[in-house]
Amino acid sequence: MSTQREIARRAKTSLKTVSRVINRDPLVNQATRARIESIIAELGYEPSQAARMMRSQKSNIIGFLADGVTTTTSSIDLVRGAQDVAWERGKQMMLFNIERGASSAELAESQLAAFRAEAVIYAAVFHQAIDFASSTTPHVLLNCFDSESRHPAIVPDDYRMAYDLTEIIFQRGYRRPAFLNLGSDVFASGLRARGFLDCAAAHGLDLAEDVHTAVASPAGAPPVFMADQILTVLMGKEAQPDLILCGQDILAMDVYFVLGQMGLKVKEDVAVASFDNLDPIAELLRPGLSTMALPYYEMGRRAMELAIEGSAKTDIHRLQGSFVDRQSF
Amino acid sequence: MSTQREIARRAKTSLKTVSRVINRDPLVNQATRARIESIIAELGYEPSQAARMMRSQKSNIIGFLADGVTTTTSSIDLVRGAQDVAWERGKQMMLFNIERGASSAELAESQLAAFRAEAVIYAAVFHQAIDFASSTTPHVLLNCFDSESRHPAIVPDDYRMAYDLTEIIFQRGYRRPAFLNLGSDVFASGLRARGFLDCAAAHGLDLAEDVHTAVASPAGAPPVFMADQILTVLMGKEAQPDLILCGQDILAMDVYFVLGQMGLKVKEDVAVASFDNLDPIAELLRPGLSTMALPYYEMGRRAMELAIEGSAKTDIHRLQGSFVDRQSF
DNA sequence: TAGGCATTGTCTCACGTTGTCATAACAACG
DNA sequence: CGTTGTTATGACAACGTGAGACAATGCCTA
Repeated sequence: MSTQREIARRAKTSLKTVSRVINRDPLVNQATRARIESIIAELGYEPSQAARMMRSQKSNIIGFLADGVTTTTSSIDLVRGAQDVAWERGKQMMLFNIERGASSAELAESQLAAFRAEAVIYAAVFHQAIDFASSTTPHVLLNCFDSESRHPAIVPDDYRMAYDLTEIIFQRGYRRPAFLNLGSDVFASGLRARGFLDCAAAHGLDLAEDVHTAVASPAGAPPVFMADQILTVLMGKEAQPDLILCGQDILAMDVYFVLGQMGLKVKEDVAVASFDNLDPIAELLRPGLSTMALPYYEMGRRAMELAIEGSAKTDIHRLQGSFVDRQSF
Repeated sequence: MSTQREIARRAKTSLKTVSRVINRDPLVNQATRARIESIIAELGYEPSQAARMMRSQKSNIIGFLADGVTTTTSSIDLVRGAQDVAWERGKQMMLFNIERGASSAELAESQLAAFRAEAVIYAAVFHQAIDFASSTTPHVLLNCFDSESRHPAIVPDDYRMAYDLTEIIFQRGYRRPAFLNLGSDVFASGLRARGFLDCAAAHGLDLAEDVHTAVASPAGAPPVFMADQILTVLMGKEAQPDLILCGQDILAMDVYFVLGQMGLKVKEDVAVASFDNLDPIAELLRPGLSTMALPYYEMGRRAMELAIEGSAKTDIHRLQGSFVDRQSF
């Protein structure tokens, strides 16, 4: 790749004039500008970011630490949202797949320090509380929050999403929903249980007995669904549930099959609702899964906006989900 | 962030000695080295990549242009594989989500030129032929290939994968498989049809009538599965197929539901096989989907290896899949 | 005492870019 | 005519790092 010096030589002009053309300084004669621009186009020249970073002491780089995120289909939208904003604002996003606590996390942080990243977004797979030490570069937490709130955080409003979804369920006439919740290691599960129960209480019902933990996450192993056992018990009762609310779409998928094996039809015999709107599963299930979409894309955007604008506040930003209505209840 | 000058000041030593410590020059006294290193640790100093890039005229950056890839769950492994290798070799990977032909593609290429990327990997969603102009920086094509082979390419060996999978199908005693293939816009579909037919021919069967296009990709819209219509016809015939081979796992998922609605049980009444091993669908389907896993992770790795090593050859590298046996046939 | 070696320092340059300041040519004005 | 302002251009330094050439210091050994 050539340099401004080379261009100046060819255009028989000074280095500075080339620089002016590139930086759109109006103080350049039309003819000179045209001449220089044609040489630039001819050479396919691009100004060196490295040199610009040196000179300006600004990197325009935002780091994105994805803690297992890109291996998990549900949250690629976090990355997409963040990248779209970075793009719009002329920033460069650097993505790292890491495992928290492992050496990959440290290495990524030092790489980002070496590039003089202006901010870092740390994204977790599941909504959770983490203990995140402060650092010289500002950090924004995504889909998680610092237990001592030293950093701004973007999380889904799980309480509200559960409340709203439950409200829709009641509005449609269901009265005996059972909630197959996520494991208690996921922070969202507690919030959702409260949202579910509060909404039920507002309708004069106590459903405390109807919340079940349906997902176990053994260390180092894939999560295990317990839909099978739970549904066997529930559907054997006299007062069968009329709707199964699932903590995530892949659990709902499992529920579809378990119900099928029991000879029960989704919606006709028992309705199903869920959280995630996971592409392509929610769409592909038959009947299509009516589910509360998590605002991952928007969360990614907001995180990047905060990272770029450098909010000094350490607020927790809770984003709303949106209900995607299909045919499962 | 501090500089080497600052460290030298604090350590009451010269700039040169600090530089020697950082660049592991052995000609430094143990005590001095320890003193300087402790100051480096204390300040959390990292040498500026920008300055290093300037000085060394090496960026250590490899670009990764993901043409819709990160929005598609099946091929995140391409990214993971590439990033793991970059990581291992001390390179920095820069990821861009682009749309080919759109301005995003041009912008990404100029960003990469600005960072003086040493090579660029271009990854496509589906195995396809594309017309890719040559450029100053070397490009490696991933999951696609240049119609004029000006660049090395990494693709899955679709012919072989189809042949091998069909062989397993015959070995297990199936004799009337029907192939619900991908659309003809996907290069893989032709290769797989040939692999399927060649293997059948080796077993003395002509199955040309049993290959069906089951996926339509209208421009700008999500793909449409035609499993419904095709299966209605096929299963109504006298000579019903004994196995449905699907072009991808999400099509297989659709097939599961269509069969269910017809009152047919997967494996008992009709077996199902597929390509992809898409997480988490293949695992979650009941019965678990036996499928030919595409070697995406390994492809990502190989692409990055080629990008780093700078192979001058423009070969097409075909990688083998591996059969994941579950319970669907 | 001289020579050898280990350690550290000084000085200089180069990488590509851009901000500051200076210079040149020329027009407008009193 | 001299002064001021405008437009166009150029010279130079500095960002942080790394490397070469070479000198200086101190300690050890012959």
